[in-house]
Amino acid sequence: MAETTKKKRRTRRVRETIREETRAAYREAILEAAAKTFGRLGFHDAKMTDIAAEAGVAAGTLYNYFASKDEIFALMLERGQEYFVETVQAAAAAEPDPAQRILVFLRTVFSFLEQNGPLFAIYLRQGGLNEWSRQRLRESDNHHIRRNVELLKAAFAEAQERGQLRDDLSTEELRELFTGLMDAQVFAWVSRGCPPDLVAKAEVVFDVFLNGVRR
Amino acid sequence: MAETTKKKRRTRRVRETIREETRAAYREAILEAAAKTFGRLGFHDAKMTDIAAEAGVAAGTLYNYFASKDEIFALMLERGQEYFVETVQAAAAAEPDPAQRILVFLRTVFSFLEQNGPLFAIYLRQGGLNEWSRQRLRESDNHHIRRNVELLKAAFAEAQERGQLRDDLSTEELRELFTGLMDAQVFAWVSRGCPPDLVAKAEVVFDVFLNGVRR
Amino acid sequence: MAETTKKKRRTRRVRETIREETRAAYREAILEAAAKTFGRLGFHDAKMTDIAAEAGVAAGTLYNYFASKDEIFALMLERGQEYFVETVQAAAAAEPDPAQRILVFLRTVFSFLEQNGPLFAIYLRQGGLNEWSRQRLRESDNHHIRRNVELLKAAFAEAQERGQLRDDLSTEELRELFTGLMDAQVFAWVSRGCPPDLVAKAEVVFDVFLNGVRR
Amino acid sequence: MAETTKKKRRTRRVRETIREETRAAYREAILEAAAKTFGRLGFHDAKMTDIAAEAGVAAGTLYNYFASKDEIFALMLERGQEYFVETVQAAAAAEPDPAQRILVFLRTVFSFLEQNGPLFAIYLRQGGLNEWSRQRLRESDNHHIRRNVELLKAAFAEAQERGQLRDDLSTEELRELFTGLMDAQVFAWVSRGCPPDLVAKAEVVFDVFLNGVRR
DNA sequence: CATGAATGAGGATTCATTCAT
DNA sequence: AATGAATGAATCCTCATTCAT
Repeated sequence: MAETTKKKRRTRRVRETIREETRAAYREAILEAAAKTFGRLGFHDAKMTDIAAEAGVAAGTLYNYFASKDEIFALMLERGQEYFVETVQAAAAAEPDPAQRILVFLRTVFSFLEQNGPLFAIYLRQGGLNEWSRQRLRESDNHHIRRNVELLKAAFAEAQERGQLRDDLSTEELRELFTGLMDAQVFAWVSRGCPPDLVAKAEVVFDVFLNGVRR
Repeated sequence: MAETTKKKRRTRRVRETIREETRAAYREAILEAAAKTFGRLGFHDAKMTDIAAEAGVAAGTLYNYFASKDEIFALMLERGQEYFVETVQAAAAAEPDPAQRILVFLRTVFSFLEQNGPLFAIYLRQGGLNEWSRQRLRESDNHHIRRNVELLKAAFAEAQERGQLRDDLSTEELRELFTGLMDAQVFAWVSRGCPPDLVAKAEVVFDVFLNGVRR
Repeated sequence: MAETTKKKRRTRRVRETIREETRAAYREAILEAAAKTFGRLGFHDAKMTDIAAEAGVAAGTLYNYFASKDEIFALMLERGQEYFVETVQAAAAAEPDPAQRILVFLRTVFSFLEQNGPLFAIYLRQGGLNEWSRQRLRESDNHHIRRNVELLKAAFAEAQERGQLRDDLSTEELRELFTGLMDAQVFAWVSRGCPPDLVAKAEVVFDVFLNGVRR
Repeated sequence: MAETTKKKRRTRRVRETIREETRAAYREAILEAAAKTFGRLGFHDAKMTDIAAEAGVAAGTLYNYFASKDEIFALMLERGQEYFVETVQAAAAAEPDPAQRILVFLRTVFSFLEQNGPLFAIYLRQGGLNEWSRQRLRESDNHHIRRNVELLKAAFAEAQERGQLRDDLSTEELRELFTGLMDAQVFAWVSRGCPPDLVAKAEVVFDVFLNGVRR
């Protein structure tokens, strides 16, 4: 009897664990679908039905996992940013030479975008230019992106100390310039229809930037 | 009798001319209001009522001048781009030295934005990243912006000929790099809340760019 | 010119007055329709479409006059109560003899119900027995009904002073007893299908009550 | 072999009996939970999930015992009324003196309500005033309540024969008056928040009623 | 038979567009 | 031509019911 009870209990725990994992997988799948759909259509034109269809579930199911369209949007952004930042940090953070670190950063970003499609470009700029997007972003969303910002600024500071970069510009100013060069490539690439040539641009951007801001 | 008829006809023609002009003025005012409203709220969150209120008319009136919200959006973009491009061309096109022309271009763009507010930033990028915006833009919209693109490319080509710029990069690549640097400043400025310091950045961008791509 | 302007101004004011009145009439008509529909189907089963149909307008129109279904419900209750209380007060308040006042009260209530249909029975009891209804009622709603309560209690107190009623019961207790007798007739009448015989019951109720609580 | 088969058959029958009983117990528990939940929240705001939670089962389980929410509501009403009527009949039916019977009836009803909480007040009135509730009640639901009605009318008739009550009123009219007085106490008690003082009111109601309708 | 997630019909609400004044 | 209220299609969300495990 005790044996049986124990077994049952264990069984239940196992089942719950499985269910937990299934739930997590579902959430992931929905956020993935949301990313694709929002990326393709934007917030308003992406209907809950579209997201559900993309995820292969019924519209009502979305509400078993998330409270509202707004929540899905916010979490999808957060998730995407986290994944993006994680990938970039994993590749670049350990690089000892600051210039190399910047080059690796650039390559990783471009490679990531090439693989994950243009939809992730949305994470580069948090929501663009208008109040509309910002309303829908929670403050916390920025904190992932900020890690990339810090990585760059640290690299620039180090390079300045080593005398590799002009030091009449603040690290923030350098970052703005660098980001601009990088994003411009991304935007141009997106409007070319995302051909598989983005990574190849990394060298040029790196080259131009370093020339431009060399001491 | 014939006299009278002629007079009447002339009167009518005059009246029609006036009406034409009034109509044009109305259209302008509405597009102006639309620019402000779309710029502030984005396409979906800007309601027809908002635009009408901003223009000081009733919602129904908008439909006496335009067929739909989409048309207003498209024409407002076109109008804004035209104005923007006109301003920039007028300032920069006549400059004989290509480097100077680029610097003037940069200063004019920044000055224009500072004066017209962040809402015009929307014209820099034609609609951004997603289908959603592109759906709403007619092909023809690009043709204004293209004039600025051509101005830049011509300047770069000239500068290359004069040996002022490295020539292993195409003028299109140079333009992408340049636009990236410029846009990055704009985005950073917008997220700083559009303080009146954008024009001051023109020199730095110019400097970095020229260093970066010097032969 | 000044004449014309003045005329226009006056015209506008007149038009606005008319519009105000039209709006008020619409609001009335909608609340009237809401009363019928809610009375017939209850809060949840009365759909906005039903109310709109009853009022002879489209569903969307309701939202030009009221913010939500809940607001319509609340205001419809308030309006109904106000009308009901007003009618009763107008008839009974001036009656000098307390016993007569109670009789007139009773007759007026019954006559009102007979004319206005069973739907007004809802105002006798504010929402019934469960949290659900009470949630939807604003505190202020009670204040109309309270005027009727006060009228009754005053009459009972006066009758007690004159030695017409036993005085071992508080006026509140008397009111509860009286209201119970009255409501019971109403409920029975409603379940009989609202035949035109309610007013006739007034004498009996009055008689029984007075006998029951005679000193 | 025959022995074994018999045993098995018996075993199966026993098992089925147990299962039958288990099913019945489940049904009871669910109806009990439904009574609490409907009583607290009303039909629409009580969700199937709420009822299931109150019963300690999953939502799907409800459908192994009942066909729909409507059925649960109807059966819950019936069950509640049956229990209520049973209780009252058990206490009052045997009382020989009609006046005493009425007093005991009153005390039992009040005591029942005090113990079972306001949720049972719903059984006093079968669903209230609107189609909505009546739609959800099957005709048969009335038959329990009718037993109480009959008990009262019989008592009134007997009392009239004994010359204790005026006989210009039908027993139905007397019942309406009596029920009104009684219900009014209940409603007042419910709106006071169901304090434990209801039973104490029985004497007053009885007293007033008897005075009111004394021959 | 219990479970609880999936389903999708249904309803409140919004808002671009129409239209009577 | 201006107005602003009426319209109803479209959309988010709820929740009774179903069904695979």
